[in-house]
Parts: sequence; C-alpha cells; structure tokens
Amino acid sequence: MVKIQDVAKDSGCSISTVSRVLNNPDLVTPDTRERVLKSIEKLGYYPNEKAKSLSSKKQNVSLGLLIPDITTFYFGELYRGISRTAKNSGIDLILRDLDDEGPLQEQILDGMVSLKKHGVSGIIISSRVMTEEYDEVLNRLRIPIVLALSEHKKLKFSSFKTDDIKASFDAISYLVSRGHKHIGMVTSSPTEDKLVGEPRYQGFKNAIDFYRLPFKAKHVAVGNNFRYEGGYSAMTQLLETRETFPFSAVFCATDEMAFGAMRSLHDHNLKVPDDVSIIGFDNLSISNMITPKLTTVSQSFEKIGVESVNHLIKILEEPKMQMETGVFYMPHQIVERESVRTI
Amino acid sequence: MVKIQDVAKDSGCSISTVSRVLNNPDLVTPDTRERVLKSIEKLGYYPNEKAKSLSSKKQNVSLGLLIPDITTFYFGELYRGISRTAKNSGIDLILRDLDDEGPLQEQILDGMVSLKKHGVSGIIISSRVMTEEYDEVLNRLRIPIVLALSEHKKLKFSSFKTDDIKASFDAISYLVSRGHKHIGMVTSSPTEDKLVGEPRYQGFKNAIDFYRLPFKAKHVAVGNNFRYEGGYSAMTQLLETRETFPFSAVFCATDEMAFGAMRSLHDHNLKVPDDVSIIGFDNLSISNMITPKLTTVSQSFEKIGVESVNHLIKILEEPKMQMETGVFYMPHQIVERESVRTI
DNA sequence: CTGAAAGCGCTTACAG
DNA sequence: CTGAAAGCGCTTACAG
Repeated sequence: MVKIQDVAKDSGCSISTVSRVLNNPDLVTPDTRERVLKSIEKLGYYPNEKAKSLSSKKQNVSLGLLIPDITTFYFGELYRGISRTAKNSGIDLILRDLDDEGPLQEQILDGMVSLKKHGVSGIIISSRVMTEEYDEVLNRLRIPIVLALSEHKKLKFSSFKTDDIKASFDAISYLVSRGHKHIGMVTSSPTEDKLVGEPRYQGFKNAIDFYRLPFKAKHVAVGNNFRYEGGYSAMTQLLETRETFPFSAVFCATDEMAFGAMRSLHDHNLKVPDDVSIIGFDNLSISNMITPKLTTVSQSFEKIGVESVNHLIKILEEPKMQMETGVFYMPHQIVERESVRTI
Repeated sequence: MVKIQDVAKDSGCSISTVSRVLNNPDLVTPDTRERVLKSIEKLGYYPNEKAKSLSSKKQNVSLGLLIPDITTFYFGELYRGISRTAKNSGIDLILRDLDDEGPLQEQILDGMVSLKKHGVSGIIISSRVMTEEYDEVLNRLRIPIVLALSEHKKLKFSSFKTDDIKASFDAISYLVSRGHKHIGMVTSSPTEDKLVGEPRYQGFKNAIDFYRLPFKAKHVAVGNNFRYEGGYSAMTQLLETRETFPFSAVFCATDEMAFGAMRSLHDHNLKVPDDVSIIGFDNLSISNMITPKLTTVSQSFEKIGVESVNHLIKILEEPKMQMETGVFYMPHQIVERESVRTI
C-alpha cells in the first residue's frame, strides 16, 4: 500500500501539502501541486478512506441497508431507488443481506451491529425483519432507522410502504367494476403475517363487505407461503370449493402467488381470464412478460427506496428535532393487462 | 459516539484493558473483565471498525463486488453464492452497482477506485463490464481481480463462467435428439457482443454444422438487446421467414429473450411447443413458473459466485505465487421442461 | 494481569 | 504557501 508519506517523500514536500492538493488544491502553489499530482500518478496512490474518515471532522456519511432475501424479485427496484438517492447525496451505502441458512434472529442482530460498527449514520431495514423482539438492541444502537416495505407495531420508526389495505380494496373494486361478483382470494397467513397477509386480507374483506358480495371463510384459500408454491396449492384448494362457490375472479396476495395460481388453473384445464380472472399484487417486472400478462396492483418499489433515504437524510440533518415517526404510504396503482376479463 | 476511552473511564481501567477484554479476554482477570463488560453494556459501546482496522496488524479482509445492473434476474443467485462464501470466511463484502443513468465507463472507474480506497483486498467484477479499456486503471489499482460471468480478452484475470459455446451446442444437440431438424435462433449482437452474443451464436452454428442441418443467415434473428423486447422483435422477424424456413424449434440466447419470443408466437397464434419448440439459456427461477415451463440451459450462478470468491481468497493467501490465470468453466445443464416437444 | 506509549494513515488548526 | 504537531479511536509490543 502506498501511503501519503510515500507521496510526500517522492514529491519532496510534507504530508500536509499532499493532503491539501487532494482536499484543498487552491491552498497550494500550482507548481508544487503539479509535482505532487505527478507523484501520486506515478506511485499509484489512493488515499485510505478509513484513515480519512477517522481523522476528518466532516465524517462522510454512510447508510446501511438490511434486507432479508436478496433473491426477492422486487429487490432490484428497491435497491436502485436507495442506491441512486444515496449516490446523489454523496452517501455511501453498505448492504447486509440475511441468509436463509442459519438462525434468522441472530443474523439480524449481527447485521445491525455490524452496520453500527462500520459507522453508518442510519439504517434502512427492508421488509419482514422488524418485530418488537429487536426493540432493545435497536435502542442500544442509538441510530436512526427507517423501515422500507415494513412497519413497526409501536410506530417507533418511520416506514415507507404501500397502503396494503387500501390497495387490496382497490383491487377488488377493479374486479367489481369489471362485473365480478364471486371473488375468491389466494394468500398465506391472513391472520399471522402482520406485514402482508393480514392487511391484504383485510382490504379484500373490507371490499367484499362494502360491495355486499357473498362471503364464506372457504373463499379465502391459504398456502404455506407467499411464493409460487403457496399460490399453486391455495388455488388448488379453492378449486375444490367451486361447485358451491362459482368464483369468476381471484385476488392473489402477491404476483408470485398469482403465477402459481395460474398454473393450478392451467393444470385443471381452466383458462385465464376466460374461465377465471386473476389479479395480483406487486407488479414485478416479469408480470408483464408472461401470457396472459398479469393485471396487478403496482407497488412503487423504487419510490419507496428513494423516500426512505430522503427521510433518513432529513433525520440526520436535524438530529435534535425529534422527527415525527409515522407510516408514509407510497402510491399504488392498478395496472390493467390481460388476466382479468369483463363479464 | 461512545468510545473506548469512555468505557475505560466508566470501568476504572485503561483503554488497553478494555481492548483486551474485547480481543483477548483470557489476558484479563475475570473480575475486571466483568466490570468492563458491564460498562460496555451500560454505555452501549460498539468498537469503531475503521479505527480498528487502521491500527490492527491483522487487517480484516474485505472484498469488492462490482456489478452492472442490480435488477438483472439472476443477480440474486450470483450474489448469494458470493455473500455466503465471503461470510463463511469472515470476509466483508462491499457492493458497488452501476446505474444505467450516467456514463458507464466513468461509473466503472469510480466504482473500482472507490473500492480500492475502501481498502478491499480484491475485486470481483461481474459480467459485461470488462473490456481492455480499463487495463491501465486496473494495473494501477494493483489489486487482484476475478471475473464472474465475464472474460478478459488477454486472459489477464481469471474468470468463472459457463462454457457458452459448449452449452449452446448442447442445447441444439438436445433439440436434435428430440427430432428437430429446422432450428432457428433468436439472439442479439451475434458478432459484436463478445460476452454472450458471439459464443452462444458460435455454439449454435457449430452444432448446425456438426449435425449437417440446413443453415442460412436469416435463420438467426437478431433483436436489439438480450431482454424481452429483443426476443419479441427477433422472433417476429424469424416468423417472416417461415414460408421458406419451416422451423420447428428455436434456441433463444437468454431466458428473458425466450419470454419475448414466446409472446411473439402467441401473438401470431402459434402454440409452444405444439407449433414451435423453444429452448432458453440461463434457467432463471421464473422460468419454472411460467406456462409452458421453459426448457433451458441452466447456468450455475451461485456456484460461479462461490468459486470466484474462493479463487480470490486463494490469490490473497499466496500473493507471491503468481497464480495462473484462466477461464474456469462452471457446469451447465439442460433442464427439460415443457417448451420443447418431441417430433 | 495491567498501563503508558507508540503507531496505523490521514486531517487540520497553528505557526511561520 | 508550507510544515510540524496534535488528534481521530483503536491495537499491541514493552515494561512493570
């Protein structure tokens, strides 16, 4: 590693001067500046960021991002919003992902502590990671936290997400507007999963009640997870009720569940949307690449990322002023494509 | 920020001792150890990693990962392999992604320099980022580099990837084994893109020649990119040749192109695989969720990530021993599903 | 077993 | 305009 001392020696000046040509070139004679620059080039010198941020008053800000599963389909969009915004503000981003191997809880703690040790000024925590169990650690960390796609029961942290209840309600409204009266739902953990299962079921139920549509418990089919497999098995269950519940449309709690649900329909020789209409939730980029193109509720993943960072920056800028925490809903939107037909 | 000095004061001992209970607990009396630990807990002290790695002899190793586009569908798998392997070796991973906004070349340089400044001991560069233009900078960086899913013309760096030529050949062999004789290709830049376009076309052409299948230039349809749109437009072009070229199967250079190609077929009232068989390349997780499930060439993304890190670690462990650079091919595999029929 | 001191690679007042 | 010196928060021989 070539260091500032080497450059100083090579260019025949002090390290103070080398430091200046790097950080305050104006304070240095063009002549010596040239010499130093030449040495830097010649030696291939790169200032050590760690030493820099240790010694410098104006510590360069960095942000941590903690995510549960890097292979999540929408992760890229969320990340892009976060990364772009951070970059534009000259903020370093440090990513910590959780591995599905190994104990979840321990990994979350490790991740947050690691971020703290690396000196991040704030942390963005994404989705299904936040529960009250971590309150104590989070308090000890003494570091601003913002939740993306997530929520904290006691509202201790601000969060940026979609209004799942409203969005689900809107999905059903859309189906109703297309003439559907018998509407089922394919989901997972409608009562246990506070983050997605519960609110999306709630929105569905609200709409069913609001439009005075027929409802029985069995109209909501529950898979083991919010993935393809969960959607497949839930739809398969729903299909068994079809004699008494002639549904014409199904609201799926996630796009990926919708893919599984569509496959189950296909395996039962049912056509989408001719026999059964499907509406999803997420608007994954892939949802526009399948046939039929999936009609779905679009979440503003990138915007959620952008706003999370902006909010964090605001908190950092005014540390004294106790920011009001709250849930900030980012806009959602029904994207009409091909999987819902008009009756 | 509470620092070691604060803990020392609170527990009534020197900072040396505090440092010891953190790094060499055995060297400290259980009694004082307790006191220090209590203070640490009470004050919420977290050692400053930057100061630590600055002062410590045994600098903790960190690796940089440079990727062109975080939204790439297979990124998650590649990342998981890298992250998991690094984590298991106690190595820190620093991610730098490129944004499609802004000049590519500049971003690449910035990314590598930034990584260097952060003191990474090695860099993994992923896919379509490497060209000879960067040779000079890379030399100046004086840092080991490994290429994942990529290749360097002059073989200056080791790379881990799929044997695209062989894998493409195998794809065609598979089609031939299913009775197909008229086989087209949907791709992009078969001559300009050295990374994907050229080798996959080469493998296709090799197989066509090997099996003495009919070939004309127009059998290879070229889209603007390797994405859905590129696949759609290429297939649309290919369809125009159908009167004189009654192809029964098409090899798509990427799975995403295959999605586009399948859509084009659908829009022309052609069924997959009844009218036209399709084989893709990548084996994205989504390829198993669409109907028909895509038959494709599986790349070992995760393994490529794992091996890249292992190789880098080996280089770091034996810095003197000039490692032989080379291209290491990770296994590929034909995954039979539903998009190819037997004639 | 514990503490004082030097040092990691920088930045930044403070003199000159 | 430039350099010597102190300091950032740690670790680690070196004494005791």
